[in-house]
Amino acid sequence: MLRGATKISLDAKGRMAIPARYRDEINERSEGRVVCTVDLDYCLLIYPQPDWEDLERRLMRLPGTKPANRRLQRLMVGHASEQQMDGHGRILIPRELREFAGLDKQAMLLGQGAKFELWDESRWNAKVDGYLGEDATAGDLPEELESLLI
Amino acid sequence: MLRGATKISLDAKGRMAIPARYRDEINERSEGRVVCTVDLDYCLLIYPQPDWEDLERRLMRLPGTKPANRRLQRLMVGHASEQQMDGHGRILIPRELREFAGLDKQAMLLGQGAKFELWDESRWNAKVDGYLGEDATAGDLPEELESLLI
DNA sequence: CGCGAAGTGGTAAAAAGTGGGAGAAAAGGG
DNA sequence: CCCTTTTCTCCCACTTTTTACCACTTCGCG
Repeated sequence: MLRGATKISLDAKGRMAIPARYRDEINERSEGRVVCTVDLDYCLLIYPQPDWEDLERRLMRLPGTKPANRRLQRLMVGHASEQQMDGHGRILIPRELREFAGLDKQAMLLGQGAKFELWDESRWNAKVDGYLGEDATAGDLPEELESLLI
Repeated sequence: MLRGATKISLDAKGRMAIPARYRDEINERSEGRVVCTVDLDYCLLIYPQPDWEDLERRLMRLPGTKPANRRLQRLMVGHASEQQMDGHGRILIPRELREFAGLDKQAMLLGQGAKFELWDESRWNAKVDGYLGEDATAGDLPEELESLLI
């Protein structure tokens, strides 16, 4: 289970070092292979390769005649890029994906269960500000959430 | 399984280099032969030759009496053009198809399972903006999609 | 304070992408 | 029917990008 936030930097070639504490898990799960693609919120998603394969299979089985399905197929499968960690635990984020997510040097990597999210740092900060600016007090949460916050 | 986005350019003769990472797969599948045709949203589709043959056979079996069938038969089969990769992994996009898709120099190639989609770059960017401008939060997705995004 | 691990940046060789040219085939006009 | 002009195709050469490898710095822990 991937969790936690790490501030990381991309080098001039667009490489990103996976924080060391995740590497063993990724190596076990997929021998260092991950798949990077886009999310609907202008960030990137990074999946261990088998988890991605599974999601992709289910995505491409959906009928492409429905616009909502096509949108996801084009965005997610259309941007998916397989990468292999190098000897130093780094992966390359392809130029097309860096441009999509507005990634420059400073980024934030979030563990999210089966996957990571990778955000441009300033976009992430803006997102957090937005989240906290909303009426975020527990009293306004839907009941299903409230009952779950113990 | 074809996946991923690549920014590519067409040269003055209308040739396009298939990104190297796909070439082995195409050579294995069809000895470098692909079929290029049109899609209903103003982009081009590129199939490994056997996959196209299969699709074409099924398309032409549909009764041509129904207008919806005839439309697809005329557009897709009517524009299909077989091409062979040259020694440098390039294929020629015929003038008629370039004009159909508004292709000039800069283009975007998307892997989409069994096929590629080839977009004029600015049309693709506009499409992405449209896709992300829609109510793109996960909460608004159809349930069948939501359950699949892990 | 020293050692090891992790992060960062650079270099060089190889591969991929790009452009151009010559010859062949096709089209069009006299 | 033949000659001219254009288009197409195949091949070669150059430039750029990619990728694998190496070296140095920084950080954390003992």
